[in-house]
Amino acid sequence: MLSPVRILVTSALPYANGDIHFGQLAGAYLPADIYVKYHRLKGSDIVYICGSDEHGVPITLAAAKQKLSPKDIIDRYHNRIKRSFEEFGIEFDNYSRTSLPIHYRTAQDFFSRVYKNGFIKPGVTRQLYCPSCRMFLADRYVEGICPYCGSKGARGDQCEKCGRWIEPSELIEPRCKVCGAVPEVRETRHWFFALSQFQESLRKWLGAKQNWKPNVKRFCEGWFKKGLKDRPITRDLSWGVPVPLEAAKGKVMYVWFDAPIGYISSTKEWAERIGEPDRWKDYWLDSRTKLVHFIGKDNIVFHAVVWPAMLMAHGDWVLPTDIPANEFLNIEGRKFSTSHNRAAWLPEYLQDFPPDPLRYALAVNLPENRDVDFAWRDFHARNNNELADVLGNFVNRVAVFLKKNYNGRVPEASLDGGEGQEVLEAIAEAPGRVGGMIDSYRIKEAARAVMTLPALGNRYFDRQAPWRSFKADPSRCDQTMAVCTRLVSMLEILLYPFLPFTSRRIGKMLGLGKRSWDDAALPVVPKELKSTEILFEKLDKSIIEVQTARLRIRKPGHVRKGKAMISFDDFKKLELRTAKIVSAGKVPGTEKLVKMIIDIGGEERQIVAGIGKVYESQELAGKTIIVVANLAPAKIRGVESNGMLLAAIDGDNISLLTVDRPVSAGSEVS
RNA sequence: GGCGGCGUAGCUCAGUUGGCCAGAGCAGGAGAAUCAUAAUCUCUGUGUCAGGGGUUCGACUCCCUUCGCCGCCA
Repeated sequence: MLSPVRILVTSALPYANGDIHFGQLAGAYLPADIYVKYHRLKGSDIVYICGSDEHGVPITLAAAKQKLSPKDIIDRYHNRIKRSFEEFGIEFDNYSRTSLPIHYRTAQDFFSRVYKNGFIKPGVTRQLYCPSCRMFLADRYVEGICPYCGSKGARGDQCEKCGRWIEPSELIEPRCKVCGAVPEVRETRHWFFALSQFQESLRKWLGAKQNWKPNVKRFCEGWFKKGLKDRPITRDLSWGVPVPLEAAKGKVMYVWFDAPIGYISSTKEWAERIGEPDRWKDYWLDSRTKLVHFIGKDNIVFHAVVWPAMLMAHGDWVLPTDIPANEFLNIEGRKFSTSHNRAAWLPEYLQDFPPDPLRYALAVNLPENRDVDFAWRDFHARNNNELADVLGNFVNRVAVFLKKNYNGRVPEASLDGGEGQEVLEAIAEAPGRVGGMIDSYRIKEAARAVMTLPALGNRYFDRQAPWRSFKADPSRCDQTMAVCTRLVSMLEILLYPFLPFTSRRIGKMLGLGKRSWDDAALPVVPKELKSTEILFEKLDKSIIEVQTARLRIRKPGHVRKGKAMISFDDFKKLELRTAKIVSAGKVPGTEKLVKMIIDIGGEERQIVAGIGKVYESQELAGKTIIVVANLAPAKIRGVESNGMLLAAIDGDNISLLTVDRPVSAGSEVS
């Protein structure tokens, strides 16, 4: 294979409204990082680019709901995402963000150029407008009743209940999601990208991609069959890249248009950072560049159809060479769902475990050909059985054996003849073979192939039984250990793309300095070992249950499904007070209802609560509880109730809220 | 409803353009060894390759169909 002059690798820009989860890692980041690390060891001219995608309606909506600015939201998540990537060992050459001036300029120049080339045309559309917010409402800014299934709270783009796509104007009883006002239909002008004009060139271009994954090609064929339609690329929002046209004042680019341009602006930022501001052109303007986009399958259309069309419309720039799109990762047998918070999050993982076990568990089971399942049970087994027992133990037994019997020195021995031949041959051919796999995006196969080597080492070690030959046949023992050390030495290199942290630790033991991928075929061996250390801690079985249980817990920072966000003013309407239960007794003829006289500070009143199944009347008297004091009175089973007590309800298990330290009855709660 | 995908050992997954007895890891069973993180090594699978039909000398691999799951679109 003729190797390209330069390689430019991108991973999908993560959306800056949440943390990174395992599904994204497996889809777009880990495979790309492995590919890039391999090429860096190969000495390829390669640049790895990414950044946060910081525009779009979900961000403005989240901001409006939390009474924050979009900037607050994106700053928070940009930094979290960036940090967790770093800790996980994902090494971008540049991690940018689409809210930077350099991106605005790049995106606007791009737009202007495509406009000048005649591929952007205005058109009039009818959209919902909120008179009280005085703005046009993007689809997700509208909420109403789904016209198909009649469920409430359907968004303007999709109904969560029945999953159907909706036009905002179809919604019954539409409401502005920000202020609740009823929007009206107004006409507005938008600009459309002439995607339809590129159908034939795209089809030809894609048709020539012989080695692309069939799923990517088939997916695009489906789109061609239906015929590509022009797409609006402007929106009536204030958050986004302003459209550089006089006639489009106040409008911004649709996020899907500006986001991929982020690949270019991030490359520019990188070039500036390394002090060679024109360097980005070597990659984007030279047809000998191999441009590789790592994405998940949800992004196929944009990267394989829309984005190439944009690049064609612009004219100057290289088109994607490869788009190794991955399928989805499921978790414990079901789909990831960020909106339902059914996901395993990277920052949380990193609080509990080192990066490499996850890198390994994901790499060895990447969704390259189909959806694949991540299970904590599997993670646990991979860590203990494969990393710790096979790899870690092999390195450790070699190191310890040398320490004990050779005082840490590596014996010099002729490697010819002898039974080490099989091992030496495996070492010699592995780098080329594994490299070939990585180069053709068979990362999973490559990861498994590498892990075959320490297993081979264990077999060899066992057969040679150096603990016996050490006395009986020292020269043979010398040879065995020399061969084993050589294998460890090669592992430092071959492991690096997959397990960079482990690789570095092996590197510290060997102290051989920087080596290339090709050095692994005939790896040098040090005179002696520096430190030795255990590479992998075994994990207790209990982590399986603990981590699996986490899937069901809602984490802070994520919008709860269910009740809408309320303002502080809403909250202030509640009058919560502590109260002392003076006396309590069952409401006659009921099982659950308890009638209580409570003291809320100089005033006694009667309340009724449905806690009779869990609390005996006798134990209630004397307790300090929390009540809603200004709840309108109600009659329950004919008994008057002047307030409501607060309790945590966990199925049948009910627990009264009480105070942590003694306070006087009637104290305000806020 | 239309288009597309998936369904391979108990579990998680490989199976290149159809061709030697359908594979790997884990789990399970038996044994060996004891240098090593009680870590290793060896041996061990009668799986209707979802069901049915067809093409072919020959199909997990191609075609049709049924069932189950999923995605995109309407």
